[in-house]
Amino acid sequence: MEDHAIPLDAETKVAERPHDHQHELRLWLRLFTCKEVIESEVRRRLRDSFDVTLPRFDLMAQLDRAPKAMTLGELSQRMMVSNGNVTGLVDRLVEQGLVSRRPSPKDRRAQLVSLTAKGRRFFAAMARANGDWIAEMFADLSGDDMDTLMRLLAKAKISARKAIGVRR
Amino acid sequence: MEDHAIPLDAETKVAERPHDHQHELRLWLRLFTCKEVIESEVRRRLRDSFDVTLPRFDLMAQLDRAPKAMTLGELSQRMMVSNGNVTGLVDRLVEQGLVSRRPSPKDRRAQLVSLTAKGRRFFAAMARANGDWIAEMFADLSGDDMDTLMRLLAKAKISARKAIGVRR
DNA sequence: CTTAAAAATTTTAGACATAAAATATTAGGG
DNA sequence: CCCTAATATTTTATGTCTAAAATTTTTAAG
Repeated sequence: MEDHAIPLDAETKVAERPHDHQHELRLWLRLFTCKEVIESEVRRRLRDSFDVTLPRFDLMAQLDRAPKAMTLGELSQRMMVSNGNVTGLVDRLVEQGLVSRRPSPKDRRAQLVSLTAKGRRFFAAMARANGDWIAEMFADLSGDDMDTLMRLLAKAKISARKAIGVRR
Repeated sequence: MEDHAIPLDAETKVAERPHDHQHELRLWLRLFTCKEVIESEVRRRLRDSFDVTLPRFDLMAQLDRAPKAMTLGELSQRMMVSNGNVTGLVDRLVEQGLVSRRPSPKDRRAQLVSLTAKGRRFFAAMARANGDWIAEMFADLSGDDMDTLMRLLAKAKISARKAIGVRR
């Protein structure tokens, strides 16, 4: 493996120890921790208040947002998870009566998935609570803070995608 | 299902605009996506280059950082995961010959875990690659960008912890 | 010393996640 | 029409993760 050159021009702090990447590693750790703190609390509250897991909430959110019923494949794509994963999640949500499955009239390979009336009511309550929780978590950040965070996180995401390469 | 009551008395900010938290929700989504893009690529590279999973890497990182051998309980605390989780991870790492387990001489309930020589060499290689990868992902961010991100993420983390309450 | 509480770990049951193989159906080219 | 490739889903094998129960050992109280 050859040298990985970092733009040293601006950061003497990093320049002192080449090959070290302390700064970037700390940033990565902080990003991760920040996400973890928020996500684990959302998970806990979803479980305590609604007896539901985050993956199920996310799946229902996709269904609620969509204008029409979706196939398992579309769900899998939008949620960015594997097909097999969605199969199991939908199974469990159907058992709970929150989601319904029916064969597609156009394609006998496909299943159409949508929220039941109960599922729709249930999700509306969860979504409201979720919005309040997230706003509460970010309450100390000013509008400027949030704008700056949005911008820099977008920049980081683009930078990472570039590093990942052309795939996707 | 009855109402899910959120304590409004303490949260005037939320009370002012009921049910509209677009800005915060978008920020949360972006934070999540950003972390996901980076993490999934790190996972993929760890698997492709070293045939290792992220949890195993994390566990080895804890052992490498620590000056002495650790008990399973200490590992569990530092990794912030459950006891049962660590048991299984260590089992698999011992199978691979990367980690060793021995009974604690002081407490027959406890097991002392440490990296083997092979594990230490292996981890050093992974850690170097990991540092390079992370630096590569953040390559487009200037030093100022990284400093600002660090500061705002810290602020967000503190804000979230405050919202979570006194527990912990 | 004996007993009860605490601590460290393992086990169990359930959920989630992936990749890869298997199954079923559709669609297109000859 | 027939064969093949692509598509949609399920199944299988493995790994990660938690909460809660069970096990073993230590510690402290009486």
